[in-house]
Amino acid sequence: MNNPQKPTEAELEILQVIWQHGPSTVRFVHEQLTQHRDIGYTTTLKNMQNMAQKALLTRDESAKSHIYASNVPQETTQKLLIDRLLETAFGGSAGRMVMQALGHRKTSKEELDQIKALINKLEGGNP
Amino acid sequence: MNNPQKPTEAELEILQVIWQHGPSTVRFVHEQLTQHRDIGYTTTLKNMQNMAQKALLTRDESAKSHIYASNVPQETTQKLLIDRLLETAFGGSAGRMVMQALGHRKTSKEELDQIKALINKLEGGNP
DNA sequence: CATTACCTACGAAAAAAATCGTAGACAAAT
DNA sequence: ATTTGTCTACGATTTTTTTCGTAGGTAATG
Repeated sequence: MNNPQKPTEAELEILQVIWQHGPSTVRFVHEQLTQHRDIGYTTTLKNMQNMAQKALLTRDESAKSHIYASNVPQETTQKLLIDRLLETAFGGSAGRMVMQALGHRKTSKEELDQIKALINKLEGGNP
Repeated sequence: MNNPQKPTEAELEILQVIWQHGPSTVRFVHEQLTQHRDIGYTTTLKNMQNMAQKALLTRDESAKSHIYASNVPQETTQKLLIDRLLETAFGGSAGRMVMQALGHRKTSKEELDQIKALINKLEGGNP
């Protein structure tokens, strides 16, 4: 029954803020968003209302300013998006995608080591 | 002057086919697409015409059936999309994205080894 | 108590993306 | 020669996504 809902780009921006800062008011989310681009307050409001509608967010109406919380796990959503990108742009090959992602970008040694460890685990223990 | 053009989802599907099979007719691309989902021929045609318009594709009109070729490098486009996903869903961390991509998915040992090799190179030679 | 400030609700418009129908051209098949 | 099949061109429609304007309410300010 868990129908995975695909968030749009604008919705993702909002989720991003909430994932990062926890349950938030429209005002707060909007202030974060307007640091990147220029949109009206009611736009953010409407989007978040829609997301509550779609059950991407829940909201607490007890206070005057409603407080919205994420209703979709960050991991699940990320996986969904990766899957989509994998299909549409990489023909399904996670390997090629990872190579691309790592290749042209600075990633910290810690993260690289973490990935290496993961790979070793995936390969069945033997480094 | 190289203005990176953002392909839509439908356009990506088409690019995917052309990247994989090389320059193609509308008919061929359409046949590939309809293996996944159900759309009309003129839809594919229109999309490819639009893409030629936007310079995502070039076309050779010398034959009756025009032949479309990609005008954007696969790598560049993939990078563009990864960057976007990285920003919108992973807060910019390539490492976390890669972990996600590898974690819940089967990837061949060959690819994993390739990635490990890349990481070693990135880390500066010493495994 | 009047004015200002800040909210939500809601509908509607604008913009972007995707889909399709119809028409005309041309060649192959009958 | 007529029919049939396959193209492209092009406009229009539909669907999805994003954006905003307006109205109504409640709290805070003076």
